Amino acid sequence: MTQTYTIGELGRLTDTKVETVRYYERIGLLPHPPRSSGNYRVYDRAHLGRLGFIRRARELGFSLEQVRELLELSGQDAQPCEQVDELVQTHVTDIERRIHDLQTLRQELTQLLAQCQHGKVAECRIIEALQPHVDGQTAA
Amino acid sequence: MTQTYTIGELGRLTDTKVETVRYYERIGLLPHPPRSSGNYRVYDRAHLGRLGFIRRARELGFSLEQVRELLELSGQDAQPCEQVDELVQTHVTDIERRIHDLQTLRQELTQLLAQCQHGKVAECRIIEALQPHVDGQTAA
DNA sequence: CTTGACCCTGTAGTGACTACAGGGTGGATA
DNA sequence: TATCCACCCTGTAGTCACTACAGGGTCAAG
Ligand SMILES: [Zn+2]
Ligand SMILES: [Zn+2]
Ligand SMILES: [Zn+2]
Ligand SMILES: [Zn+2]
Repeated sequence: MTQTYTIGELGRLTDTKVETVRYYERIGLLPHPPRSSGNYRVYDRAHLGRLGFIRRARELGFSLEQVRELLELSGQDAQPCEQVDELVQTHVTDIERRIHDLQTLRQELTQLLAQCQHGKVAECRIIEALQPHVDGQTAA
Repeated sequence: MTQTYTIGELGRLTDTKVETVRYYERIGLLPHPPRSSGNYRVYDRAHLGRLGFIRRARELGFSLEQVRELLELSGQDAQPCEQVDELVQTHVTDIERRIHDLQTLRQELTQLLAQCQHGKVAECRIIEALQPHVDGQTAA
């Protein structure tokens, strides 16, 4: 009637390594499930749903702390979703900052690559850009 | 004549925490410097240059393993800079992949935010998108 | 001679897993 | 029934690049 799953089945259904499922339990993201006579974890559909939630949130780049909050909020059906939106907006802003940082980096690196004349290492613009500025100060 | 630095001075000059300098030494990125009578590390301009190189490379997003290779390559003045370029190109490709992934993420999240009607959590599109698909399967 | 800024070593914590080692369980097969 | 093998269990340690102590020692100024 009420379907149950072993940890391996749960893992297969949510694309999660068994070790990761146990890790989520250890840090309190998943509840301790009941155990079988042989001490195996016995999961039900509620566990499956919760783990699915966690994994989708992770795929969307939320941290486990944020996942924890989202799980908490998702239980408060009758509350306005303001806090959810706020959390997501924060995450989007963070992602945008990271995109920006990476684009800056990419720009710098491609410029260096473009300046390289493909000669000896001694003249390579890339190595040069990493070397300390040797201007002045040879003697104190 | 030949200027020396304490670890703290080196840190200040390269914007590196003292612990981080020691860490670099521990993992073999920086050589063990000579010690003073009081067992203090005594650095010279070569150390300063090397640490500067490491820090600039880190700012450009290279991993410590890549930094290690870059340091190695930078010593081979007479060799062609092919391997340097290759390493940098690999890094750029990696950055581009990360940018792409983040842009996809951003797209997904902003779409969810746009769909939210700001009602109760129970109807929130974001929470919905994270919940498991409840289609069918209510009974086996 | 005491203060306080600096230095030393060694260990443990971060995030989010992942990878064992060393065992126990459960169902199918010979 | 014995044996096999896939699966499960716990506990610990490794990853990356630091960072943060705790518990001391050193050194120059006042
Ligand atoms: Zn080149
Ligand atoms: Zn080059
Ligand atoms: Zn809303
Ligand atoms: Zn909403």
